Amino acid sequence: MLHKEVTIYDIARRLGLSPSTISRGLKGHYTVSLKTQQKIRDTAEAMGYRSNTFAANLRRQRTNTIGIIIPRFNSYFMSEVIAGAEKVTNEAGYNLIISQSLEHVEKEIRNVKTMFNNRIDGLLVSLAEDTRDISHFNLFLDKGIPVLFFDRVPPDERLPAIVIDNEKAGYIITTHLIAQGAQNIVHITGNQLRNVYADRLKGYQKALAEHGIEYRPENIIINGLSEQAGIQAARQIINRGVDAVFAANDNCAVSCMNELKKLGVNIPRDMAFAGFNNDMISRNVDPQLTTINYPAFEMGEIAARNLLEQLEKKTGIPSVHVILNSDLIVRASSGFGK
Amino acid sequence: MLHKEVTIYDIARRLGLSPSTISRGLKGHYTVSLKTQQKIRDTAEAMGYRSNTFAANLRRQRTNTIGIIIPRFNSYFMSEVIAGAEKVTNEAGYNLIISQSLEHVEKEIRNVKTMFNNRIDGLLVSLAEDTRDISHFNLFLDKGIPVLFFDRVPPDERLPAIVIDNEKAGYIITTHLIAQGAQNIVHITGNQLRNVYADRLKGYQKALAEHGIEYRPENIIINGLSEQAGIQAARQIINRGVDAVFAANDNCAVSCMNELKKLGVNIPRDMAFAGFNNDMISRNVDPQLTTINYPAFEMGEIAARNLLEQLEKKTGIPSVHVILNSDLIVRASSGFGK
DNA sequence: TTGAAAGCGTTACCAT
DNA sequence: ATGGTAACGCTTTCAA
Repeated sequence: MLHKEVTIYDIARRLGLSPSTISRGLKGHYTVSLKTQQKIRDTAEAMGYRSNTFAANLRRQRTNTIGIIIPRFNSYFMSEVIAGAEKVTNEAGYNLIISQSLEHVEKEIRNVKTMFNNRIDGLLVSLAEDTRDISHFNLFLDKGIPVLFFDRVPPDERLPAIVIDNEKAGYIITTHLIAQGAQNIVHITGNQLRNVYADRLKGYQKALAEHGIEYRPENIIINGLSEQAGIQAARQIINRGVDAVFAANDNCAVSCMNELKKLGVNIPRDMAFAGFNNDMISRNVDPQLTTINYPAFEMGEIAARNLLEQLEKKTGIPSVHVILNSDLIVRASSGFGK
Repeated sequence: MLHKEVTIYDIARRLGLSPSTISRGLKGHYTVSLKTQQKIRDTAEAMGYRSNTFAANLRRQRTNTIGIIIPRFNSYFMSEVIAGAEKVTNEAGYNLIISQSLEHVEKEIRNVKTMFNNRIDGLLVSLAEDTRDISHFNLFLDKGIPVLFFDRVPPDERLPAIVIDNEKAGYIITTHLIAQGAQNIVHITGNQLRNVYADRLKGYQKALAEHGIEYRPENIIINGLSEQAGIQAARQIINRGVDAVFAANDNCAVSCMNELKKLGVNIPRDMAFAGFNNDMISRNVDPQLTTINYPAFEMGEIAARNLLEQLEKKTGIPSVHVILNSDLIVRASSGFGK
């Protein structure tokens, strides 16, 4: 049943040309006359030819493929990051292979190895929640293959990265809560290994300090930022005189807020709320959630573009450190208009 | 800077063995003594060897890779489907390559072609919203490469597919609304090319018929089921004596419901609401949304497992048609407890 | 403008 | 238990 694959040799024989000419003709090399090129393409089409990527990659010693590893395929944010990266890579004639770590470093390591064996030309990464040691990326770095981090990046500032200013965003959102009258603000955040969470906490602390509000360690709740975690956090928060909550993502903020409402807390009168990400859910809860918006598609585009630049330059490891803008979006949950 | 790659020839030379033995030793072939195997693996490791997938694929004429094409990486549902498929494929020693069509058939076609050129051994697909003609999959089918559809599948029932019973789910949810007292139910749905939407509509119609309620075409709103579309739908629904809305996904249900609330409609007193998918958002709106839950991880597992079975059997095109269960989850939006 | 031929790194058949 | 060797299908240098 399975037909034998058509190769450039078959086309060559049919046309009375050499395989080299076919190879060149197929990719429009200038030494092949346009008429011959057309003839070659037509017969290739007619014979059902498809180029063999493996043979080509084997011979050329590169794959024209870049990889991207993200924590999870579960948000509009990630879908947009990938769409942005795909747009850029495709336009440049590269393929993109994609995988999710599901927030576990073990899976991240396996993904890295697979991509390494697939000999991708470059790698984009947003780290899993629990990744501490990042030596698995040395596989690439040791060979001079560029690795570019985005959003969740390693602590080492010298590594190439595309981020937003999380400290600033945390500072702005906390300052906003203080301006609304909050004095006892709980911050719910994630694993402090991740810059996105550690920096937002720093911003929170800075805002408190600037307004002469005492920093209380018991006001920091570190959890997995999941829907469940938000519900649990609500139970820790209630009846403690807390007047505002800033959670490091919208999902957790929303589930926590709803649980508190269920327990009789009035938002924002008794307690103001803020999240992070501007997910769809933030606009559709009651009251609507104050949050930080950040540019996903653009982040993907910029990350991919930077990586490709390094690839073209062949100048080894990139050294970019791009900081994108983010904006505070004020909504009813933080007492807007109260 | 770039070190030359280590090949099995280098290992062979170092060990005074032949390349064939190295090749066999590396994959634990039984004809190689365990002692030699260990020696081979150790030296490979020490020399920084990595196997060359391209050479292997070229030689073996298969890739041990399967592809998956989905509409978008933006829901927990999809993240779980992929995780399920990955679990199964990885355990079987296959790689999974993943891409999103972003709901456009043009992108879907490009994805199919890329996967075809990457010579995947099998393909899993959930169709884009606007895919009408599915002849782009003939690329695979003509070569006897199995293609298995899941969730959003083509109309032709003979094609292998993994689905839930959407008609039944639509019927159950509509019946539930009727039982709550609804008589004038609007159904918001998506492109009728997609079984998931067409079948839910059929279920809706069947439920009306069984309860002697007249089917009114003007009660069917077909749109993109997006957040925006939900908001627009709200404006069409209001002041028309509508007493219930069943939307074919939670996102659209939620944004529509919220817009109606904003326009002064009381949910569920004036109008009952139901969605579809059991997304996180459905549990976190006010009132909580009645919806249909369906098994994502399991769907990915089953789809992948079926595809792999076909691959092993080499019996050409699979002919499965699996129907998974789904459940109605009743919440306050449909008047529970009123 | 075209052709010949070497080689990319494996695997698998056939020997030994 | 191990070795020799011919493919796999393409690209690219050199030659014509």
